[in-house]
Amino acid sequence: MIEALVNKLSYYMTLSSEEKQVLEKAATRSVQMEKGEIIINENERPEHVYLIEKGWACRYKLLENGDNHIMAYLIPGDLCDVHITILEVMDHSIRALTPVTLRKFPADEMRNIMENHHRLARALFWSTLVDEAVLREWLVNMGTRLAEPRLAHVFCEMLIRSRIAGCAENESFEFPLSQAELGETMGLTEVHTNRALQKLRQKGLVSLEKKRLTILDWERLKQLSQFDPIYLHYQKQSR
Amino acid sequence: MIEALVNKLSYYMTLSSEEKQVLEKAATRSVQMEKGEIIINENERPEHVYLIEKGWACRYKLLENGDNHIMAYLIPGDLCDVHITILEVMDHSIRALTPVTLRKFPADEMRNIMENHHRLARALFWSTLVDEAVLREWLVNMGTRLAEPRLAHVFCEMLIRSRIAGCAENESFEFPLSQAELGETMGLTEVHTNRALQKLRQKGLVSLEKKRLTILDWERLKQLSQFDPIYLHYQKQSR
DNA sequence: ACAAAAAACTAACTTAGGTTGTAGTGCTTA
DNA sequence: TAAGCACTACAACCTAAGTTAGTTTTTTGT
Repeated sequence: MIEALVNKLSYYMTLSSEEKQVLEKAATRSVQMEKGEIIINENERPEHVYLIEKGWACRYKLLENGDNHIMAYLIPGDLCDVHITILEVMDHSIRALTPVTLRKFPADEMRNIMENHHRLARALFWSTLVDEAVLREWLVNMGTRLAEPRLAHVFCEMLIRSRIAGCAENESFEFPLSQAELGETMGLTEVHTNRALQKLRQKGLVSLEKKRLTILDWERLKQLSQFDPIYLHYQKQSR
Repeated sequence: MIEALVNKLSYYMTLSSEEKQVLEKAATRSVQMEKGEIIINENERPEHVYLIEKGWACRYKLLENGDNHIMAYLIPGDLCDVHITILEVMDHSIRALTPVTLRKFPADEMRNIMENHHRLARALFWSTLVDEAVLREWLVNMGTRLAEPRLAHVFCEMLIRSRIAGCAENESFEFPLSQAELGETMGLTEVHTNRALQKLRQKGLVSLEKKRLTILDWERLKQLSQFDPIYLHYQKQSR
């Protein structure tokens, strides 16, 4: 099922059951990938748009000096590169952070949706614009916040996004990253990421154990990180 | 004239003179704006797509605590938000960094181009995907590089982009930012930005005076910053 | 051509974050 | 049931970047 995607898109528009069918039929069967496996590699030209059904993946760039930077998390309901056919090659890679279940939309199916299903096309487009907004917010997060509020901001965002995908229970959700991976996304070392996490724990703002994150004090966490969810654009449109 | 835009798009596809006409006619007359003026404000819903003809502008976010972060530079040939009609409100603002000449494309004209001029639509789409790739690269730049190579990377990128827009003469181009503004884009203070700039000068890599930047040693600058222009996707397509 | 205001530059000192190293705590898998 | 490995935790020390507070230079407006 493409449930997480439908969940997410429903924050933008309500899809008819016919539209859901179109999506369902356009995708291949589920494919499994293992933790650490590369889903799309830099310089490649992908033939499919991938949908994450289960698990987490990430966009990342590996630099010559060995530095590795994570630029985005992909969680259930997220799509990789809806508009792959426009650019010749990928300028970064995507890999599984956990075991992942994927479905693939062949480029032709995608083109068909874009041309013959305007509402769906619009909804998918919306999701890519939100991805871009998230990217901007991450840039601001790195550019303006110290380690502790920076980490807090990541936690706030991922709670909301997990909820939107239907993967959260109240204040609690799967957060399957190692501290090293967290550091790679925030431009911090593993050690300093740990220091920041300890502080958030000491203050009683979050609990993170066995890959499950619980937000213990949403208001204070939000305030500490100056989190403002506007950039996620998930308010149901008023039109 | 929409010259800088046509210049830029020509790196993706050669436009027919008819297609150039379509663009030319779709836009309003040139509008002037002063340095510091806000072109689009957060929370607004813009009615037009703006094209920068002359001068520099930036996307930025102003945080509650007064921090200000620049997330993108817009130079001649760059468009602001081709797909404005999809999202309800802007999650950031755009302002002029210098006196700027703009042209506006009304949303309806844009829609017309998207629906009836597929090649143009594709080319405009390409330009937004490149903008996104630049954003990702900036994230990596902030996350992985120290001040000096980080600044060097900004210089490398802007030389190439200025060339693509037709605004550079060999190794030299207009670079109208104050050091404070440069710092705001790299997540550094004015003071530290100055330190980094001094080093690049001492090493004989760049010269920056009277708002004009000259790259004195491209190879070393490129190497220092590990600049790899792939992400600008400007190689003429092989198809 | 001049004064006023920005912007650029410099230095001294503080702090956030990086580095290295070590120890402990689970998980696997054999 | 132990060996091995990935991850977490934490301490000591080091360095890049922030802060504050100046001075000098360049731009701008009249």
